[in-house]
Amino acid sequence: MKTKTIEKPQLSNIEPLLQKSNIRPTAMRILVYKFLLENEAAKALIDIENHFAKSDRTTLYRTIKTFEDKGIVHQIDDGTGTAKYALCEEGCNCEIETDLHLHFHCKICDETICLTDHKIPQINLPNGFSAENANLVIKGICDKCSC
Amino acid sequence: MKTKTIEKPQLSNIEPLLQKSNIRPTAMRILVYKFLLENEAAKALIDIENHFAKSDRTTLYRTIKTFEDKGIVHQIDDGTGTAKYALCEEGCNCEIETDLHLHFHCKICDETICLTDHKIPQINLPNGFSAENANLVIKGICDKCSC
DNA sequence: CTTGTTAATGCACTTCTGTTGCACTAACAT
DNA sequence: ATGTTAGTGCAACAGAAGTGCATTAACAAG
Repeated sequence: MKTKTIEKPQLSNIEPLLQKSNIRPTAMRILVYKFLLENEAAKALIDIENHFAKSDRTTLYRTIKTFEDKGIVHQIDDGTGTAKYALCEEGCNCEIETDLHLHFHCKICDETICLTDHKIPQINLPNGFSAENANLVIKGICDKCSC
Repeated sequence: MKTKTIEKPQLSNIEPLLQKSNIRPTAMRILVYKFLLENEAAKALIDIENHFAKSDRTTLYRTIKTFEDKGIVHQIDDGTGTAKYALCEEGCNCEIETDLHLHFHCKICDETICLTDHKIPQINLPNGFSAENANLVIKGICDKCSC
């Protein structure tokens, strides 16, 4: 399978990367960013809380909100009822709602991943309807669980 | 635009219709069914609660759950965070997860409707991924709000 | 028509996620 | 070094979803 090689930021580069997006690189923020970077799957707030058991729920909540506001993280609604978050790839335009990549939710491992290279196809709507944004979640079994 | 005429059940036919699906036609259930039938848009539990202010939340909650279990109502996750419910059309196979129609959420009137005639197009997934279900919500402005 | 069983209803309570107010503390520029 | 701004932690709240249990209604069998 031919997969596009995506240049992931190096762990050591997190600090300037945050600064580039006008986010003060506090210790907590660097750790949360690192956590998201190390995980392919999108994470829910509760996952981040569990990983940083010592930290306060609110801080993590606001950290993610900051990341989202500054456009380096996007929220995913995968139908499980709890919001997931994933780092935006380079050049992601999710903040202007035109980056219509789709998401895959595996019913075995219960993880949600971005299929960044797969865009949502054009949909013909009935007369009078105008689309501005779209959310497509495919559910099934992921590559890791299908052997 | 050429719209398919859908035969909606008559209000007077609700009782036998529920019985056909092995649902005891209690007064409450008939009213809830009628409410869903009279609304084009999918309704959240809170909408049903507000409409039947005299009734208990739990009863309405379990009524909808029953409808869902018996396959006459399907749940819609439109990204607003609260689940919406809509009657299944005749021949809807949502319970076996193959009825992949899409949903439209209007950001003006905040209503969600089923676009029953619009199916989700085939998506090519990466190797190793198998799809079983899909959920596509388009957000924008609906016909009623776009004048 | 009565009776017994099963299902539906209503109330109270709990859980989970998301969110805000406020005091305290750390970061950074001057 | 110091003052302002931003980040953190605690508590509390809000909304939706779900459960336990006692009461009541529905319905089939006698």
